[in-house]
Amino acid sequence: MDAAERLRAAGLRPTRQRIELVGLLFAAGHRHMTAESLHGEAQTAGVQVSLATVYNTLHQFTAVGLLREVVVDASRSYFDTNTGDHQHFFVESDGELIDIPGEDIAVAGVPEPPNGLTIDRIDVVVRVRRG
Amino acid sequence: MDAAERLRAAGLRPTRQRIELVGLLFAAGHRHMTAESLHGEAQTAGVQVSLATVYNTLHQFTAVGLLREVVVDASRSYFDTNTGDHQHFFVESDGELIDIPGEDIAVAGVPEPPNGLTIDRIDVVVRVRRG
DNA sequence: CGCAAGATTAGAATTATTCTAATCTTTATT
DNA sequence: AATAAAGATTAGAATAATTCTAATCTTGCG
Repeated sequence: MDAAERLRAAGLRPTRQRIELVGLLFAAGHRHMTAESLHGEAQTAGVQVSLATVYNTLHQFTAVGLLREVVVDASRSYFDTNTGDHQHFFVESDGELIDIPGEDIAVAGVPEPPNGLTIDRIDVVVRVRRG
Repeated sequence: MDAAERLRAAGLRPTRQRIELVGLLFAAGHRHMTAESLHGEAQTAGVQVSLATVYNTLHQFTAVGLLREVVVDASRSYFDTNTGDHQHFFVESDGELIDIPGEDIAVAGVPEPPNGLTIDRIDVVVRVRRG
């Protein structure tokens, strides 16, 4: 499935900008990135796309399930091409994320949510430091 | 222990702004707040303090262990007066945090971190929605 | 008390992100 | 195949959240 097909399958128009971003995002194995870092890669690759469009695209891709947003740092949004069940190590000092397979890790003892609330997802962030 | 003593014990000068913020923060039971919401409360209470100082103060209090920062939303920082071992439900639709006692919840199967990395803390966020 | 050293405050600046008017795609119609 | 209307998309401008730094306070010493 090429980039344009992948986009159409997700209900998004295959524009030049998106096709090129899909190329960068899903070329090789799974990746973690920020809007800023992906925009930087695009520039290096000679791809004409604004930072605003990178933001829009990352959020659209997240909405249709092509990406997952990972909240680990209050000052920056991370995105992950691995949308399957898994969790993360986060190396705060260098802003690096490392996957933890979902079958390794288990959360037990989550209480029933109050009122009429339903569990959507459980996120585990293992904060690590060098040394 | 009054506000000024509490600050001195933490190695911070008991300025008017900090004393008043401590009053708002630790008056009654545990609380969750953002810089914006605490600043709003201060204004309502007639306390003269800038939003920048609220930010500075929340971060200083976090650094000395009077508060804990809770990362659940990429666009806003939350702070918690409960610094003990516990986790959170997060109601994304209304930006509300609800504590989960640390003795209820358990994370099993966390792999050894790669390289020379050491685990600092494990954060669990149970994302919930109405309905 | 007066002063130097260092801590603190808050206006200004910055950074990350979102909004919206202009532009591009698509689809329907011929 | 060409055209047009509807709606989606892009990116410059605007905004929101947060940080920086010069001016101002506190503290402790003589």
